[in-house]
Amino acid sequence: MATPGTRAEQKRHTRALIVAAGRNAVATRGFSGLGVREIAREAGIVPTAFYRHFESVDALATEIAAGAAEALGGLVDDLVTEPASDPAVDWPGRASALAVRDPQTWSVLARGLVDTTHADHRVLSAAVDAARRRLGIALGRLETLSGADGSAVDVAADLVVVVLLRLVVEVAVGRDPRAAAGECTGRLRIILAGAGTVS
Amino acid sequence: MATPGTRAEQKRHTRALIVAAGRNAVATRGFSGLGVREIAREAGIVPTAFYRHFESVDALATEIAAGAAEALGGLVDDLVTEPASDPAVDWPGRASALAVRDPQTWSVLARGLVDTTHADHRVLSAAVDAARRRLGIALGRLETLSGADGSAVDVAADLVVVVLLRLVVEVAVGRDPRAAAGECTGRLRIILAGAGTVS
DNA sequence: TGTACATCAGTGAACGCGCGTTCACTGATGTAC
DNA sequence: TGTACATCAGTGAACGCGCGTTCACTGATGTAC
Repeated sequence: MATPGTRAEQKRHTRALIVAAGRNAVATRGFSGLGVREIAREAGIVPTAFYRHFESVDALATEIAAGAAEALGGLVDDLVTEPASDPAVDWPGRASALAVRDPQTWSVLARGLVDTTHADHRVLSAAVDAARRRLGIALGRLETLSGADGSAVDVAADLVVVVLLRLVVEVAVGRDPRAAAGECTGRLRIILAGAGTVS
Repeated sequence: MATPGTRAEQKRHTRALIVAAGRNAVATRGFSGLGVREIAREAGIVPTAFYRHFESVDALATEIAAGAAEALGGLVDDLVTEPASDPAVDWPGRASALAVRDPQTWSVLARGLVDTTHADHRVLSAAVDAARRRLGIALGRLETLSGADGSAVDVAADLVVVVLLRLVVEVAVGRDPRAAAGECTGRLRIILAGAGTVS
């Protein structure tokens, strides 16, 4: 902090400030609210210095979208890798913990998913598709769903992803993480119970 | 059509063209994509003539948002008023029929719900809250949920609204209405079955 | 019915503004000898 | 270690552009007598 660091380190630092400011802007005003002047102000540089780090505003938008897609992948990694004694409780708990740690990213994800005209929409909806498939496999392995119909498990996976995304977005927007996770648990219980009974 | 009509009729007609063009713009590019010049072009008038009908672009945005909120109320009216032998089938059928008839409005609703910074966000999220409450009451009256816990019914109502909104938005964006309604039915079956089993 | 006047939807030029981006520059950091 | 040169992150003026909005206007429609 006190030491200025090498030129390369400084550049990396400024670049990170730009990305953080951009993520913040997208989170609050959407991808169309991404502006060079505001980002530069927040990063402590002059607007034109932005172009020492990115070719254009669109390039920054692409990097921000890729980061959100990657974060979703990481969340799913966390959910399916660590064993869960009760997914309806454990999954919301882990998801809200991640959302508390890095709120901006999940708002970015929400913005990009709904902005179907934005160039980087595809990478985000693809990430959601991947999450759906991976959680579907994880759900199929649950004891409570071992006798369930395969297509019912797929539908349940779809609903689980929707409900978890809503949780992280709500927490990212500032809702109380415990309350939001609790509500999410209630939703997951109904979904998982329903999937187990549908023939 | 052939007859020009009175001046008042002409004005009403032009105004309707403006609102339709505006709805179209919001549906495809969001509220921030609402532009006087584009709307005027689509309505067949010069940009400045827009101000003979609306005080500002924001005033048009407010009217468009109010229309979307009203449409959601109308959809819920339709669902809870007409008796349904099987809501999991009937509700998606009616919802997708409405979405086919007026696609723009539902895309507007989706845009406004996610754009939390937009001034007219509140009226839309309030409309969704109202829909949730009304569908909750309707669900509580179903035979299959007569023995269910009250809070489980509330959670189910919440999920039902999410799932129905997703249906109308997907149909509005151009998905095959039958396929989308079918998927929605699958989701509703799981939700309703789950709500019935949770103690 | 004919004339004189009022209304007002639509026109077209113009405004101030903020946008993304370019360009020649400065001066501290890095490198070669 | 000291000097000469190269690099390049950050600067500040300037660009063309599209935005929302204003204003004085035109000319067809509506109204009063």
